[in-house]
Amino acid sequence: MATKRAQMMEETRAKLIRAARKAFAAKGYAAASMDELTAEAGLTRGALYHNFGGKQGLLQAVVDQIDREMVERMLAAQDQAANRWDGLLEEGVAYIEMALEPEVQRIMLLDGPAVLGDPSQWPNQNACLLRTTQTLQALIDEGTVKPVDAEAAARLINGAALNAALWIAAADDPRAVLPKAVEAFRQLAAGLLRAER
Amino acid sequence: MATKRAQMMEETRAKLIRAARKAFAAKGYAAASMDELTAEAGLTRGALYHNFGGKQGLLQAVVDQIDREMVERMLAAQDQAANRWDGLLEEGVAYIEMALEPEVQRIMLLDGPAVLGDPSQWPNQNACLLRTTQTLQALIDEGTVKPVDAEAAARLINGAALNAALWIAAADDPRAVLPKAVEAFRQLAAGLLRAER
DNA sequence: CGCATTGACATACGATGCGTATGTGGCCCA
DNA sequence: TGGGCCACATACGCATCGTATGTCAATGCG
Repeated sequence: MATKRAQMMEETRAKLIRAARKAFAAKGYAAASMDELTAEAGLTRGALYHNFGGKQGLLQAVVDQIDREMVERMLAAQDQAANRWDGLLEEGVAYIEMALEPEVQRIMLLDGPAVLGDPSQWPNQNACLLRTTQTLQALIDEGTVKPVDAEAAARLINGAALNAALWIAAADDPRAVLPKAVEAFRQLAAGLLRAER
Repeated sequence: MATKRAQMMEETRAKLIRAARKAFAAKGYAAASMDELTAEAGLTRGALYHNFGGKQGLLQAVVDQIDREMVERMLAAQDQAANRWDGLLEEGVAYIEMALEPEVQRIMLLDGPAVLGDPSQWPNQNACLLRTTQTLQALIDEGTVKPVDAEAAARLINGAALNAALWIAAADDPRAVLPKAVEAFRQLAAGLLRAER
């Protein structure tokens, strides 16, 4: 079994990450105070610097955690699609829907890139994007999709979905624009298909 | 003629904006010191707070200025295209190329949204995006493009181009991936066309 | 089983940087 | 030409981050 100290350590990290997700999502990275954040978790800044090295390190940990959750949900969305192409579309739609959550939007789409730099450079290697790339490559191999560069296409698809989500989230009536965005997304993605269907 | 004081005022604003563009692009918004910034312009923070209200106000002014320049270049790109559809593509390509400049990338794509919020909410009303929407609407009206929501499509297109640019800029060899991104962009955009060409 | 050591976290300190309140010198108009 | 006003400089307080130091409990060894 894991030693008692290691258990406490993990619990501490979890508490900090939990508080950080809430604070970063609510106030944004810059405006979030480390003192308040750690106090909320029943700790002090000492624990923070010991476990994560600093404010950026904590953000990094939060980003990694959310990224893992996003991949999980994208996998689930893809699994319940009839074929691989629909799976790709469902991935995109799932991505759009996830980006509606303030936590994802603020942390992953706004502050994350601004503080940590381009997502593709993140240590976690942007698992989310990697998944889309792999799916696309498979579609190209099986002849469903035109022979374009898989990574390039994946990035464009992701970018399109991302902006769709940002748009929806900022709209007066998100529920109203969501179908419009999804429809436009499907049309756009169809451009990658090899032949008319 | 404009009074002398007004002239000096404009000159001061211009000097501050110039210094801000350099500092924000080089260090990022958060790391840019207002003291250094204003000193670089031969002024102090007093001038800053008088003219722009604060750090955010200065960023806003910088963003507006760059946004105007981007629209100008997109117009130029569109004008030298054979038809309206190619004009749209050229706009996209121009957008991608502009996003390769560190200034645009850092200020407009990373720090801008993070600090000022979603671009579509900016006072300047995101002239850049507005242009694409208008072009798309015209293409829909003339029957070239499928009858999708113009704004939705414009946002997706822009988002795709944006991410393409971010990818290119972060790549080890930007010159090598640029053509791949442009090609994928063209393929993707083709999904909006009404019929096969 | 008890003590020295390690390490997780708290506390204390210094530095930096933003925003605001107050001061001042030069331009405009009577 | 002199007083008011305005653009900008100076001075201050406050918040926050990072680091250096302290402390107490868990661990492992004799």
